[in-house]
Amino acid sequence: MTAQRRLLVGIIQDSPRHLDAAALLKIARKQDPDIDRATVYRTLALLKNRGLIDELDLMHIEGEKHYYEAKTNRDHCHMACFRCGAIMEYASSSFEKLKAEMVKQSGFHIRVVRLEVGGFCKRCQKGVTS
Amino acid sequence: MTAQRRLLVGIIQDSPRHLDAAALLKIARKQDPDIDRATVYRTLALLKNRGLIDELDLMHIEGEKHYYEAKTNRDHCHMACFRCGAIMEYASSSFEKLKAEMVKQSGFHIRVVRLEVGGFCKRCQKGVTS
DNA sequence: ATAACTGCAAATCTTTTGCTTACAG
DNA sequence: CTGTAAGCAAAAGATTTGCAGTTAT
Repeated sequence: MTAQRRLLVGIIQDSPRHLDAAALLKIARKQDPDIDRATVYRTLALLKNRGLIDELDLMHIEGEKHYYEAKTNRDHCHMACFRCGAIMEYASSSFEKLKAEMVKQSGFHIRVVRLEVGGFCKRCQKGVTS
Repeated sequence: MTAQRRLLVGIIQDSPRHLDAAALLKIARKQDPDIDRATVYRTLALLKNRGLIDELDLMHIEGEKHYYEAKTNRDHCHMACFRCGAIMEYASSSFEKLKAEMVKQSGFHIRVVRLEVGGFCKRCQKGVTS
């Protein structure tokens, strides 16, 4: 693994929020001003294929870009608030059960799971028509 | 609702497979050769906002485009095979339970749910290394 | 009239690719 | 050596937008 890739991985792991490619590039450039967009995208593709990161859309709340996060031991759902833009995560044994059931009933071999929810968070529900 | 919109809605409802904007446009043009790409996108946005259709990514198995399907009474998961490209749907009471649990525990008001799974279907698993 | 819808062309945004040079095993 | 990685610039693909003309209420 090259220094640039280590840098990118480190940034993704340390980030408290989900980063898109552009944000990741911007942060990376503080450490290595010469790093290129293409390197970021190539590294993201590589990490994704190796199963080290997950790719998210976050319900396209903010354009068509993708967001990334380091793979966690437990799959979790992302809930995106259409009003305030907050992203909440949710993991539960029910989710694990559902996955197990899917595998059992369909024989599908799961490699990646993405469960995303769009709606309104608790705080934003007041005054929301629908 | 205009004639063009009705046409587009009809195509989405009748399609056995998930259509992307380009495919939808192509089909629509058989009936109305003058319909424009922009109209398709504008209509899709409108239908999505009204909750009449769901937008899917199908794990980006085939590029970054989006796919659409008429909203069904029951939310379901899409499983996409990385090898053969097959898309399988999966609905179950466990999924409903999970959603109910999420609502209860987080107070989030769910408007849209998207559960997508990538991996290998039963038939494609033979000979797959990882 | 007034507001919503459409076609057209151009623009925008994100992501990918070809090519050449630089580096690592 | 030989393969992989990186920078750069250009391309590609999907979606959006401004504007002017059209249709519907």
